Amino acid sequence: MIRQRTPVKRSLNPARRFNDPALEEIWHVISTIPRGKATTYGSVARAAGLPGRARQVGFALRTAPDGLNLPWHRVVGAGGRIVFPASSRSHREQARRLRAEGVRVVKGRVTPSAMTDLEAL
DNA sequence: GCCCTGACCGCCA
DNA sequence: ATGGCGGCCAGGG
Repeated sequence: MIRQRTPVKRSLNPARRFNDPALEEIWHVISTIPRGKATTYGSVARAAGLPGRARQVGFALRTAPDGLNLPWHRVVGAGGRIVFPASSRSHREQARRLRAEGVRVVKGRVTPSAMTDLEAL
């Protein structure tokens, strides 16, 4: 079959990603989120010394090298909300992974008791 | 440099 | 509960 030109955006040069201290820090913080818990993008940003830059956390997650095996599913939106569209593959996958570690997910939201503030660790 | 687009957030109608 | 909006900041065209 004919391979069409991919419409997918080219991501950042991997080599450069590894050299960005902010991204490294964000990835590190995410790696410390305990099993069975979930936290927010904003919390990760603060813990990484980047208050107010929740969006950058999203970017960091999106561009993270697979080899890091980050617990990406433990990062959710404010109020425990899974940010992916409810019908999406990613949404189901995230909910599945969370439940697999005992986190209750109701209507796309992580139960408050499972939420944790990284700064309190 | 300008403009649009986000795995965001919080406020407010 | 829900949608809109401004604020936020980094990438990419």
